[in-house]
Amino acid sequence: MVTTKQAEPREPASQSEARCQIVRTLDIIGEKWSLLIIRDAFRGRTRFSEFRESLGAPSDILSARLTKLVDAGVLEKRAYREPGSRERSSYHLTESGRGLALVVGSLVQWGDTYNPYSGGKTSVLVDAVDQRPLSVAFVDDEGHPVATDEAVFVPGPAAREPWEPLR
Amino acid sequence: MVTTKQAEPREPASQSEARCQIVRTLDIIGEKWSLLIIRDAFRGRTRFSEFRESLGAPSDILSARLTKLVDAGVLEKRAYREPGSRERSSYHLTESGRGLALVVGSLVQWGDTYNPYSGGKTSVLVDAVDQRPLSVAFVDDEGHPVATDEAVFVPGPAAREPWEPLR
DNA sequence: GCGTCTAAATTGGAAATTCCAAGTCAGAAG
DNA sequence: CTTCTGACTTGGAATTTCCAATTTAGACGC
Repeated sequence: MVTTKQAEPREPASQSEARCQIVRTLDIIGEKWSLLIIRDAFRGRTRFSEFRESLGAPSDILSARLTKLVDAGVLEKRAYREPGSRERSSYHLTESGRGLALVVGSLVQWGDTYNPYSGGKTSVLVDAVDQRPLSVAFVDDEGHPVATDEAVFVPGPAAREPWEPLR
Repeated sequence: MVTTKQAEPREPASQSEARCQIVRTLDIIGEKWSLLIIRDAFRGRTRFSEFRESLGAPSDILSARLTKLVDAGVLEKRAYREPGSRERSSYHLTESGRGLALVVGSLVQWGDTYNPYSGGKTSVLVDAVDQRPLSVAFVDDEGHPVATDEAVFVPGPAAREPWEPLR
């Protein structure tokens, strides 16, 4: 039970309305285990027990994270029934969740590039159709790749104070 | 004080040797505040006091994170001297740290796409040369963009067990 | 010397989060 | 009605984060 705070209207798990996109995003996927759950979801895992075994995360935390990701619209809860068993829940990436492929992909790519594991890669990104290797990159509005060091973050309309773009 | 462990040869802060690239990456940038420090670094902030004021993070945590990011090779510690002041430290993205632009960019893009803030974007990604807007995307080995839902993660050589690629 | 100033930490203790082991719940099978 | 099993809860310990107060180390004036 989640300690029913007295008073406190409490919307249905409202997301943070932080100005910064990164803060809002990390409020959803930034806690311990969340991104690993999502990684596992991209590997086709869907059940509580699969996540539990693969991650080794505490079951109460896993439960809380799955609920949070469902509330945030990243995962979707479905029912399944194994023959001879009662109905249970499974968790599937939503459209929004599949959108995190770029986040997961860039984390994987950074790890491969700057902190490679001597034994090789556990996970490789390929085209679903022809299996050719893919990478994550910046592209301009015409779909042409742009070198990483040519991209800069500049203040948008919601910025409270300007900053000097790096480089 | 950081409890000087007796003995313990101590390599230069050995990273986790986890098989999974995401685990290795999150071991470096997955703790609270780390990615926001890096975001700020991309906004040109370099000093302890700048990070402190901009983030509102506790100073002990900020100190610990900066040290960890320096040890991990993401940030680099430099000395600067304000006229009439003693020498102090500033923190700058290394090559490895600048490589995190894709991670930060994909987090920003996901926030914009799936959890937009009513007031607009705080941060926009543009080409440093001609200021045209950029996005983060999957590209094949010839530099052609590939639709997000066409990318899948498949087991690499270091995978301990195979999995069904999603979709 | 001595006291003051300031940015960058460090420290002690409270609060929140995570971990772990054990327990509950709900249907299915016997 | 007893057992089994996957999906959670629960209580309490361990760890991490938070907060306020303090320390540190040079620069400055005296």
